[in-house]
Amino acid sequence: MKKITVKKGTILQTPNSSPTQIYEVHKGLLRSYYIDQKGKEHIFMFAPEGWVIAESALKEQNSELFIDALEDSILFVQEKSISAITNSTIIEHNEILHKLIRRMAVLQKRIIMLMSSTAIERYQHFIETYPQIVQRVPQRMIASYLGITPEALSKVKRARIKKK
Amino acid sequence: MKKITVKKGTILQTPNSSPTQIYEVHKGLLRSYYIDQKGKEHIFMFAPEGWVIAESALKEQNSELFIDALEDSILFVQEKSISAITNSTIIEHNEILHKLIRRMAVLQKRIIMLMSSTAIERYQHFIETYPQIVQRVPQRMIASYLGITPEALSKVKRARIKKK
DNA sequence: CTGCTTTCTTAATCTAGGTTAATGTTCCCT
DNA sequence: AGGGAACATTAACCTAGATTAAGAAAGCAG
Repeated sequence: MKKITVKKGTILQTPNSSPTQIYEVHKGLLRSYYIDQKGKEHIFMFAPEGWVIAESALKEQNSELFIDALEDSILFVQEKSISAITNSTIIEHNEILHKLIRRMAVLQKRIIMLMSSTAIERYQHFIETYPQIVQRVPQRMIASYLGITPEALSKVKRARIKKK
Repeated sequence: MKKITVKKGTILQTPNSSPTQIYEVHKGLLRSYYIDQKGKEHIFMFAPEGWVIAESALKEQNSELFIDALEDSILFVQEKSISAITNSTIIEHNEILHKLIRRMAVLQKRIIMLMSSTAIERYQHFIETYPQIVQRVPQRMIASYLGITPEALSKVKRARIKKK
């Protein structure tokens, strides 16, 4: 588990590589994203200080996400290796399991929101849940995370302000 | 880990309960779903033979999903307990981790599809990925899983047939 | 077999959000 | 500091899918 420093814009993972690394953000901000057939970018997750980011795949499978740095960052890099897990204690195992289950709960919530909520509701939820991130990334990236266009996000924000 | 038999329609979990159980389907078909504020039902996942279904949450948190049986089913019920994990071997741990990571990969794919694909593409992907399920559940449930209305699914199917 | 309920399809209309394009704003970079 | 690029907003128009409504088909209990 080594510590590395990366400049804003550094790409840490590209699609079709073997996703062997797990990045823990000590300082800065990372994101993972997907580029679809039409060349459109969809942000899968943001990872600010204290978060862990990695492809949700075994290292034998191929990645489909990019991971890059949105700010100059300091990271702890960990290998996704079975042996690393084998060497750790039972308590550490349970910590890893807990983290995974918590991450799955986030993904579950995201799916539910994408299926049942409007853009306005998703934006509301996002700014309440991740206020630290809202300040640090361009609007178009928030739109991309919410699954809408930047133009639609502008509309949503205007509508929200009017209501107040 | 006990074996139980349930009739079609049996509800195994409701929202706001503590999600302490994990169900492994030996025979039959389960699903988990969510009911939104407007009373609309959204299917989160189907679990046919060999699959495991559970709320993606720690047992300390509250559930937000229903789990019920779509067919008469035989299930293995397992407690989500820390001690059960502690007693298992390292190899079993790694199996659990692998299963969780594989499940996360499925959730990741689902999010990407919800964000970047049209209803037609999602339907296409669904029937290719889960042909066994298509035969066994009503169309309206497939629509619910895809995040569209049954009417829209009818339209999609008609469009697809014409193209052939 | 028969009536009742659930499901499926079609069609007409509506709407959230996409697309395109133009204009203004902010951010870098040298 | 100044100029080019990335970002944000607005507006006009378009489209995928929602909504509503009604009829057809299929499932199932008695």
